Amino acid sequence: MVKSAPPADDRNVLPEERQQRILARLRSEGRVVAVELAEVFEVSEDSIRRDLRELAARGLCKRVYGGALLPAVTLTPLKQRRTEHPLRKQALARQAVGLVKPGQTLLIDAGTTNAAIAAALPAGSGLSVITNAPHIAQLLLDREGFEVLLIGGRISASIGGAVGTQAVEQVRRLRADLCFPGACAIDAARGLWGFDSEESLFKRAMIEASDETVVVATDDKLGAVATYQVAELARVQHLVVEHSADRATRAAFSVHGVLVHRADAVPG
Amino acid sequence: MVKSAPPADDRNVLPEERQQRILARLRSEGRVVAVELAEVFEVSEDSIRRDLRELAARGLCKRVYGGALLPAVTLTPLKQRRTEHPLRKQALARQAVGLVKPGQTLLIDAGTTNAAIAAALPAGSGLSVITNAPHIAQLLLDREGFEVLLIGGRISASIGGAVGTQAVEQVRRLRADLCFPGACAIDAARGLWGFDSEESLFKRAMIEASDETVVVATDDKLGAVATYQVAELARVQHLVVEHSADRATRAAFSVHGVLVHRADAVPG
DNA sequence: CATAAACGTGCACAAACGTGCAAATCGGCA
DNA sequence: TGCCGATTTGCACGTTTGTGCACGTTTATG
Repeated sequence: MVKSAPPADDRNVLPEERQQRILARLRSEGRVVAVELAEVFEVSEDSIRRDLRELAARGLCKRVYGGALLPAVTLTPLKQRRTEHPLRKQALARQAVGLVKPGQTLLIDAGTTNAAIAAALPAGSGLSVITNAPHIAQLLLDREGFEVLLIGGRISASIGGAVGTQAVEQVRRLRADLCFPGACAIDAARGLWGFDSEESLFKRAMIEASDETVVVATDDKLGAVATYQVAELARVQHLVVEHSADRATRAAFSVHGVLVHRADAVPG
Repeated sequence: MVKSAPPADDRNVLPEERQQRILARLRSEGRVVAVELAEVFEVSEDSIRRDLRELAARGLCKRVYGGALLPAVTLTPLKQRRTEHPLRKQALARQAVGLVKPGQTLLIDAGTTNAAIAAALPAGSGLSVITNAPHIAQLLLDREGFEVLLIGGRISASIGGAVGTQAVEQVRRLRADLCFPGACAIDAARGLWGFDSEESLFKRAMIEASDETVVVATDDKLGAVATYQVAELARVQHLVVEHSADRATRAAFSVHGVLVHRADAVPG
């Protein structure tokens, strides 16, 4: 028996590990209470509060009296997120657009990175774009020269697009050449993951409706794992990463048969 | 066993969480009663009143004797009056928004006038908005405080929204309190008309899915007739016209049982 | 006008909080 | 092995926040 046993229990875990587990609890239950966490992890409330402070500082939770809740950022400023890393996303988008051939039908998920891709698509190349995000649809309508098909359904404000059953049903009746599911987390061994249950189901439907899948991921998504699995890595043909992406990480995906495309460096 | 109880219950919740749930109840039921809340959350009425006071201070509810209601549907706040949009459409929109009651479900067609209406809607009044226009959906998502349902389908660039068979099918499965079909032309004797075949079919479906219909028309639409009929005038309950609309024209609609609402004069 | 319910305010108390500090643990490095 | 710095942790301190109660006032209703 290994003496440094895998932490099946919640007692005696490393500080960082504890924070991850707190985050997992928060994501699954929607809230955490400081006193309860102190009891579960067998540490003082002070340590729990320190953890919550750090998580809140990274924007991963919202501190409230008595514990923490899911950040309001999850359900608020989508408008803000659009202007987060413009240059990095543009560099990624330019690389991703290189995979698109004239006349193809694309399935584009909601998300800021995907909006950058839509903005970088060449107009007048006979492209058909199917999307569940009103923002992306509007962007393409304004640019003209695209055939746009909108996926309807109830819209999640935090996601910025339709992801419910109705949306999945519509995608099932479609067929695309290429799809761009927004990545929440992608790992060479464990595949593609999402933070939300319905969102992940929708991404899976997208992938199943497309011949090829392109995952475009900023650095923070690489090697991360979220709560809900979207697909095995075998379903992903292309991965577009930033210039700054670790060489070893890129190799890890390559050996699984994924074509890794590296974006140009950004001046910043 | 259930020592660290998940928030399935309404008892033993964090203060801030409780406020969120009160707000959720308010949005779904349109009103909350202080005594009932005190019982449900197992706190004193004093705490409930404090919660309601804070929510009211943030403009999220309206305090009344015995509890709270959704904030009144007020006209557009000053800041929106300063946008660069045409003043005439804003005046129309402000008048149209006066017909909306808290908690209602609205069906809003594509079009610039309707976009002005969406921009003038009060946030946080528990309104559900169904629209076929990505632009309007995006606008409401950015403003927050709305439930948004998107009608999908192939998008016509000239119309700015989905109007095909698929869109009509989705509308048929819905039910709304109020609908705002964009008017191409409206005539007291011949009813509501549109320029495009599919667009007109979609507008008709909207009207059939709604309890009441509000037509908002700029002066140039009044007394005009287009190619495709959308509906008889009997299906239209409200007509919002500009301040400058002819008195005789307004009377012509009134005698057909249509409630005519005249917008305020614009300074221009 | 009478009455009960709902309300606001001030107050006391406990729980939760932040901060500073000392003890404990761990990983390098001579 | 022994020392040093960094990190983590628990404790003590004073402070803030939420809560319920008592009291007097306002509001709705018959």
